[in-house]
Amino acid sequence: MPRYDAKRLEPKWQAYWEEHQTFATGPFDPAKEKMYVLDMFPYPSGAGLHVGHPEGYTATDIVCRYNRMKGKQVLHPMGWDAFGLPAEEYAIKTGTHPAITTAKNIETFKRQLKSLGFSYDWTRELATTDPDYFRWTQWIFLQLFDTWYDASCDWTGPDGVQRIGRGRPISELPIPADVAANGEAAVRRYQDQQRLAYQHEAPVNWCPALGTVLANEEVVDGKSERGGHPVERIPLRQWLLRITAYGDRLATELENLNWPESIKLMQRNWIGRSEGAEVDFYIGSGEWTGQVDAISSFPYRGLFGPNGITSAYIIPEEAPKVLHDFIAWLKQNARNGFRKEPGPDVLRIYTTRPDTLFGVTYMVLAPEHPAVNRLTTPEQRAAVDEYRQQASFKSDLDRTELAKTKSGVFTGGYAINPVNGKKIPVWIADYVLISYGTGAIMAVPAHDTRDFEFAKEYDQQIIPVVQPEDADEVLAQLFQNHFAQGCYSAIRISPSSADASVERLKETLKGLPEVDQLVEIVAANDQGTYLLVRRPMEDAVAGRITPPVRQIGLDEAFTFDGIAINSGKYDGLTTAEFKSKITADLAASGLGRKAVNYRLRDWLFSRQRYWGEPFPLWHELDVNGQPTGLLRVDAESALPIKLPEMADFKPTGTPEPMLSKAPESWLYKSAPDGTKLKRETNTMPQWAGSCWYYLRFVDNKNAAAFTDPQLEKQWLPVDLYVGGAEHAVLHLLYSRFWHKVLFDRGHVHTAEPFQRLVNQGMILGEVEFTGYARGQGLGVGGQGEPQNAAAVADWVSSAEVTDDDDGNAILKATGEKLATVKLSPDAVKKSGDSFVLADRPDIRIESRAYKMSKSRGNVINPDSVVENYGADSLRLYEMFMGPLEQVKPWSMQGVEGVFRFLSRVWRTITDERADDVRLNPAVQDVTPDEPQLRLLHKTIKAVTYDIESLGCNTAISRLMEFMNEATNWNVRPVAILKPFVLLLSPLAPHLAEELWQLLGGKTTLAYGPWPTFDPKLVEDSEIDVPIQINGKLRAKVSVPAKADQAVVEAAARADSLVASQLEGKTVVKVVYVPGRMVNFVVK
RNA sequence: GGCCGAGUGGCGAAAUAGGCAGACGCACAGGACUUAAAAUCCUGGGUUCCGAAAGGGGCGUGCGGGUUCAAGUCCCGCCUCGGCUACCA
Repeated sequence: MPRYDAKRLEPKWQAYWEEHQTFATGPFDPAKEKMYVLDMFPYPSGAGLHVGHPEGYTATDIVCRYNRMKGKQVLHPMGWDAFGLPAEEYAIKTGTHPAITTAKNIETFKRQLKSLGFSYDWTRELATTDPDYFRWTQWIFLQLFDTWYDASCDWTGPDGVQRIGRGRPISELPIPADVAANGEAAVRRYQDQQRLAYQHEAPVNWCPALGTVLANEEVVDGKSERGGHPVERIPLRQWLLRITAYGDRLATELENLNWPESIKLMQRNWIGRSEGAEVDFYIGSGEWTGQVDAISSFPYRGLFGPNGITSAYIIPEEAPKVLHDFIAWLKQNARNGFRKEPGPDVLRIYTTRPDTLFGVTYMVLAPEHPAVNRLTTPEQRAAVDEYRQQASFKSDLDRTELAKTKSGVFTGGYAINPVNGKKIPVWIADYVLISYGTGAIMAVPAHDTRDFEFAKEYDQQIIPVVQPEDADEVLAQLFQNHFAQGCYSAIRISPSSADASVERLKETLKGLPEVDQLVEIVAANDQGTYLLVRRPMEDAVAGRITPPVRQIGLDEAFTFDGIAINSGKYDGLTTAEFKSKITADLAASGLGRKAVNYRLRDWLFSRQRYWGEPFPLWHELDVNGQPTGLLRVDAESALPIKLPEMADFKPTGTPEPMLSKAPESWLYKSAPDGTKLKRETNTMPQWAGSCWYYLRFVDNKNAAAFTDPQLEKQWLPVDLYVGGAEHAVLHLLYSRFWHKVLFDRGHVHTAEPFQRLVNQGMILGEVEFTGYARGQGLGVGGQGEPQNAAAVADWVSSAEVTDDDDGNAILKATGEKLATVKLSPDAVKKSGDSFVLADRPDIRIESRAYKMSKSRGNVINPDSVVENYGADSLRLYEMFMGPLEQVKPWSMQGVEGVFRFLSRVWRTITDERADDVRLNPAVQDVTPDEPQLRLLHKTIKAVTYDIESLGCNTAISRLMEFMNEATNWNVRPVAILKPFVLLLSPLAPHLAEELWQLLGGKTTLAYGPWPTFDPKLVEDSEIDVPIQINGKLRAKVSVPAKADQAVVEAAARADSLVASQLEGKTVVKVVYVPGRMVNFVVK
């Protein structure tokens, strides 16, 4: 009695496919359409495959099988991202070489993947740890090392797209004459600074527990992404990749990719391109800081006055020396333009809001900023030093935790605002980061949230310079009423401000230079409190009070665009106009320029671990064995540079790389010219190998090149790439970066590697139910109720009950245990947004699915699913759960459901009562009748559409609907069942192959052909048309499919119910959508 | 705090271009087969009201408005949940 036996079928067909090399990609055939379908290759962890892996893998497998049957040539490879920390951690614990652990894990993964029947071309398998593979990873690194980014290069790539900016060979880098004059070593040093792979001493994320430095992307909340160990910031010489050079192209070239918009957006945010301006604030030469206190204010007014940069408003004999210097500086800038590098006499800031320059009330430097020393006055020295000391010890975690209150210290020094000559105090604070922009900011508390918080904390002045465009009519009216009496401004304070804040604002206003004397409350309504302010007459004369109204929020900064106020001749401009105007003015006077900044940092590319690719680099040593800072590269022929054998895998415990413990023979050599060389001892991060693996799959055996150029042209780009969204900004950005470098250097022909990207959603554990017994009379001590957790347990028999910290009884049961504790749906009742026990409304039941995790014990092992139900059931279930992109909880009962469906398919086609596997007697070679044909063709149409759009869940329900019908047929025509089996085959390939064979198939069905449908058979001849009256469904009438409005309307009116509803009413209008519905609009 | 996404039966979900809400599956209930169980097959169901029943009416896609002959779908305003991000000037 052969029942559906997946355990028999599946190994049989897996062996068949392997033996016949069914899925090996043949030689490329230019006549056929190609399709490159890629899964994100897994890291082969010791835990083995997780049910999350087969989700994406099944989806791509279905796409591949479908397209093979459609006659396309499909490339569908699999490999292993095998370098990485866990294998090394294991080596530290047990002494087992990471290579051994890795090989073992790969074996497990491969066995598991094969047991699921994926149609990978295993001849293309690769692991990033193979010397044949990482040889080319090292080779690509050398390409990066050999490349500089020419930002002004205007060129057209092989894809026909014109671009500005290109990676070019370092040999083409122009050497400035003064560098060349200093000899060969100077030239080499200059080149080294320009390469895409370069060394840099910088504060890095050092993780003592892991014994390594981590990339920004690998640090989450001040802890390591892997393991959650604390991370400190220490300065260290590191290798960096200049990904920022490609920031623009990485952002703009996302445009034409068929990727989820959310991922594109995440990448754009990560790159974080912002446009703004750099502006120089004058801080003077040496004696400046000493003299500053003597200057209370400058008689200098307005740089951009009617005469341009002049001293028109300055009375030189009244000005101290520093003012003369400042004026000289202004004139010099006007002559020479904006300097490339800021000199020691200026503080260069970056801002996206140059329109708020008139609202600057203080400046902030990052604690590490080089100008801090110069600006610090003797009185402030101790405080500044202490603050800097603290900041340097702070890990990112500390900085995050302290983010709630801003901290900072006054340096004692001042700068001069170039637009209005105001004296601006300079502070240091760790909310300003040395690594972004220029490491210095101008603070505009009125219009920046962070500056606002800081200003509140340290009592800095707040000057509003932007007001909302839609100024209240109330305020406009107020101004109208009072303007005649003098020069007034009205100010609105948001209603949530406390009285104390209003008082404080009044005080602040009185302190402002542009407020004359009068400050009073003139009105208050639910929009806020209105203050009327009288301003100096000269402001009015100068036409400076153009807009009648302005708003100050004492509670918050106004960060939006609006209309300029308090900004001299710029008053009245919109934010956008202001920005472009002042940027141009600054540029013209040499005080600033347009600038672009990126949130993206250069990619920290070195790790101090063992299990990674060694760098193909050497450091030159001098006669004393000390590094000279000059580098040599390995010849291509010397690659791969393999890892040395090590006596032990213990980290050095210092930031010194593991490989510094390597044998001398590996570490040192002499160059042919006699120079002593020491190997670079860092290794590459795990991302390196995954950056280009899709290129190697195309030609994984090539010993002469990373991939054959011809094959690369034929197969790339990847047409469909499926993987988890967790790689949205790491792997996917790094990979695109490398690809673009290879593109610029002429090694690949497309600018982007992955044309279409789909993210699979996470699979959560089974839904868990938790009951909370609480409220009156329950919990501990209630009257006539369970007195404690044990009593509740007794009451709901066999539920697992614990007490939580608050003394509430918590009862827990998993989905399956639910029935045993009698929490059937009848026992549970909806109450508001949650559920309660039906007869005990005081016991709340909550259901929730959690991430699968070892600690929660809700991990589903795919092996056990295959063991109990078979691979086809696992595949089918994972696809049937819901849309691929969605997060969804696992359900073992759901697996059972699809297993039942497959069993039903088996029973419908085979004879379960026979002793051997044979066709069901109902399956006969007869001519199908019309309803059967119609059902088949509708199913073909629907399933084809669904698979094309990756909607496997609905494809499966179509097949189920088909089966529900087909099982009822007494005679089941072979001509109907064969196409059905083909439709099923991408989803459940093992069962389909077996049935195909039974139905007379001679070879595998893997190459189809995919069934096509007859449009005539898809359309019904007779259809039910819903009849609505005033948009409400009242009846359905059956009419011929092609019936015109008159016929359908007549049929509708003939319906007794419709007729009775229309009785005595006027039909105003009849809406008829052919074949879909009729709507009578009546009065 | 910022950005993105999602809210539809007891549950996973479907509804392809604004046109029959709840396909398909799970769970549940009733029945058939069986000594019994498992397996299998059949039947049922959003909710509520009227009715003995057949049948019929009302209400229903997070909440409140709007557009439309017609809204799960489009627009405006909220609420809740999830993801990403977090001093990026």
